[in-house]
Amino acid sequence: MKLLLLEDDDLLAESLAESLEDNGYRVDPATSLRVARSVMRTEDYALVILDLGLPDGSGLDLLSQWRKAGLDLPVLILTARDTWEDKVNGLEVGADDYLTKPFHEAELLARIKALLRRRAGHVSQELTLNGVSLNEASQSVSIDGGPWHSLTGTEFRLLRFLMHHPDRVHSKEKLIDQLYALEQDAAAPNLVEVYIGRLRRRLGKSIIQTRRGQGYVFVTH
Amino acid sequence: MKLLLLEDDDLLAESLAESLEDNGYRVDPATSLRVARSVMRTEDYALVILDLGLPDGSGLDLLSQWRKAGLDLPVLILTARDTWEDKVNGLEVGADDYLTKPFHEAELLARIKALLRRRAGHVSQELTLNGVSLNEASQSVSIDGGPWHSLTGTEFRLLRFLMHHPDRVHSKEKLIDQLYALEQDAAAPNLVEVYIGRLRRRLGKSIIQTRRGQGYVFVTH
DNA sequence: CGCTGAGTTCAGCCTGTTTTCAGGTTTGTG
DNA sequence: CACAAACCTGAAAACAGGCTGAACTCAGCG
Repeated sequence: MKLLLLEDDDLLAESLAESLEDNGYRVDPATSLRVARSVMRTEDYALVILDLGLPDGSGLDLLSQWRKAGLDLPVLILTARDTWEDKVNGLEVGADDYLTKPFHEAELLARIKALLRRRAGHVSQELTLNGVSLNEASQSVSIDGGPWHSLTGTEFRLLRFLMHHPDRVHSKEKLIDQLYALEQDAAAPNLVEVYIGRLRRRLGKSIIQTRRGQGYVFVTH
Repeated sequence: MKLLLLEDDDLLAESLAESLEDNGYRVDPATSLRVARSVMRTEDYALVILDLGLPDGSGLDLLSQWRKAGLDLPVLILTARDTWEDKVNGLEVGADDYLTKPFHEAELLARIKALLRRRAGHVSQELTLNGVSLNEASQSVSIDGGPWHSLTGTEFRLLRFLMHHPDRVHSKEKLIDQLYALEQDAAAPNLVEVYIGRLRRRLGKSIIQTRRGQGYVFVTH
């Protein structure tokens, strides 16, 4: 179980890391948004502990970007500011829990445990809709119980998003946003057309419909 | 569904307008109180997004004038100042919601949706009237529980407007206005006839009635 | 270093939507 | 009833947007 600890106060970070590791978690420490962003791209964490007051920007922005990108791992916010506004903001942006400094390590541990437990109950590895089965772990699809076909990363993310929000029209811009939220320069909308085309080659033409001028829908009815 | 966006930062206004239009709203931008006042006299908006820091005065004054005049359409205030005082002031003067910059577009969209829903008294994304169900997310209709039929952008916007204001006669000019916001070259009134015709083909003849010389009504009884 | 596969861009073709238009039909009025 | 105004409608032009094959980059790998 790997956690990402985003905290720029070295002293606090070290002490927290130690106590977390004592409790059986592996901890990667990061001290800036920049590092956090880059490390999140390659590593696979079970939970993020996020300090709001970071040298290069607000942790809230980072969190909101992650949420937009469809990243749904638990985030626990840690902050010195305990005003009502911050709290509400953090939770609205998509934090799962909120702890204000100073706090007791035991409390932090308890909350982390609770978050991980809650999450475990929710995880489903396979999503089937309209005969299309999507497997998270292997990043592959199967049509009507047929053989599994593995997808490339982008194909998979696009299909996963569409399947998690079926029967809704999603504009190309929104989809690009979902696929690339964490990157700086936005990709061309045409990319979506290309990937939709590839998915259709796999799933058959009719499952993802085009709404000309509006976007795309994964239809179930 | 037409919104008035009162924001003098061109860059922000443009980006907001784009994302709002992506979400199916028509947006009229205005950059000063003067323009807003004049445009409000003639146009019919479902909601106003109001920036407080405008070149020719405070948006709060405008809002308070509107409220005094009995205007009760939803107003969402957008502002850089996030002091508690401003917030209270805005809400006391009669704003329905308050968002401080910087904010995330998704949050703005969510709040707009909530305000419009609250106003219309709708709880869900689906509006059913007289056997006609209109689904926002999939931009489609179903008649008497039958199969869903997707609409083109213009068909959808027209039907949505009629269904949100049923049992009222809407002139062709007004409908054109709703469909095309303030775009310079107004479309011919005949366009409305064409689209009404297409909708009738889908919904059946009798649901949208013609009031010769006056306009069209979506009738519920 | 070449091979491979993923990601991306692009141009040209293709298709659906919007808009216009002309001719037919309905409706209200004197 | 005759007439004009208003409306309806099918067809087609104009337009915008989507699709697709091909080419290019780039990273990882033998």
